[in-house]
Amino acid sequence: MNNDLRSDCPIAASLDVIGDRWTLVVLRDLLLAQKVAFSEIGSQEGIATNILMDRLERLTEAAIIECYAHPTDGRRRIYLPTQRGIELIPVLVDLVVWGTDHTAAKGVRKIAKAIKHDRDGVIKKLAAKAVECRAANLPKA
Amino acid sequence: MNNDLRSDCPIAASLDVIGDRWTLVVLRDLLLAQKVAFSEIGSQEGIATNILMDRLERLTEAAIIECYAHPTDGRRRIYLPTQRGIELIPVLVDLVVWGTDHTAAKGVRKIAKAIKHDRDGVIKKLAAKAVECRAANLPKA
DNA sequence: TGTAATTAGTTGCTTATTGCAAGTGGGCTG
DNA sequence: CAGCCCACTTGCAATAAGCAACTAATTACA
Repeated sequence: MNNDLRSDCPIAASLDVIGDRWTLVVLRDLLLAQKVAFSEIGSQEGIATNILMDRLERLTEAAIIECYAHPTDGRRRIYLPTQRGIELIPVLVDLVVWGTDHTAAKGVRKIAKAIKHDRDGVIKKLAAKAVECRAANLPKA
Repeated sequence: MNNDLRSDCPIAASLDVIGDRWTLVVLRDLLLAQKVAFSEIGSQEGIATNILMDRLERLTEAAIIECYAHPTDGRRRIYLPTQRGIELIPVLVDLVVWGTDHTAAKGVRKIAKAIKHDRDGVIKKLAAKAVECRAANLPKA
């Protein structure tokens, strides 16, 4: 882990890793939508492939995700979140609520409502799903 | 509220407002550290004044903060979070926890621990403090 | 009252990042 | 084996970040 921080503040340090317009969109697809393929990630927003590549590399370097070869199709690669990535689910969940309340994007209003009603339960469920997805796609050792 | 969104996803829409390396650092100072003056905000990380100015303008435009004249010192201005800004406290709080656990920044380890122990209580307390700070600094109508 | 110090904000310039579009190359598929 | 897929790569123009010096208004103090 590098030690050239802007300050000793964990918020600033976190933003050095995930603080941009795309990283959390990528993680949303990996963590909440169980997308694993390059071509699926960020496709909803039309992310440029070079930006996507850059973010996947940075996230891999930060041990937030990992990259594997597809078991049968040699063209494909599989991107999976690590435990460190899974622990970012709370941040994503909060952004769903804030974004639903304070921006024009209302795409998952029901989910926002569910989060408000039982945040811990929703996070637990999402984390379990992410762990399961990871296990299902991880190449057998 | 503008309607040219990247997608209907509230996460993506939120990131269009607060998704960069500096915005949440600015909000951290306004929301959690009760800083109100231009020269205090982001000073810990040495933010450039033009970047700070830009972020304060964007946040004001997004109605996340408001800008007032200082009651006695004509040189100063006061920046205060709105309710919309206060509702971002949960995001900051989650970043404190994640950043403390997964980056080299350990500046507020005790607070991270307190959040893990009683997240809702900590958020409630911080929000109350922010509301109080706002009321104390708001020019009397 | 005049001079220096504060505070907020601006400008000019350089470097880094983003976004778009087109291209490459290994690997499947019919 | 021809063509398509999928994951990348490259080149280039536009945008944003970062640095440092500068302005303008106000205040504090000798």
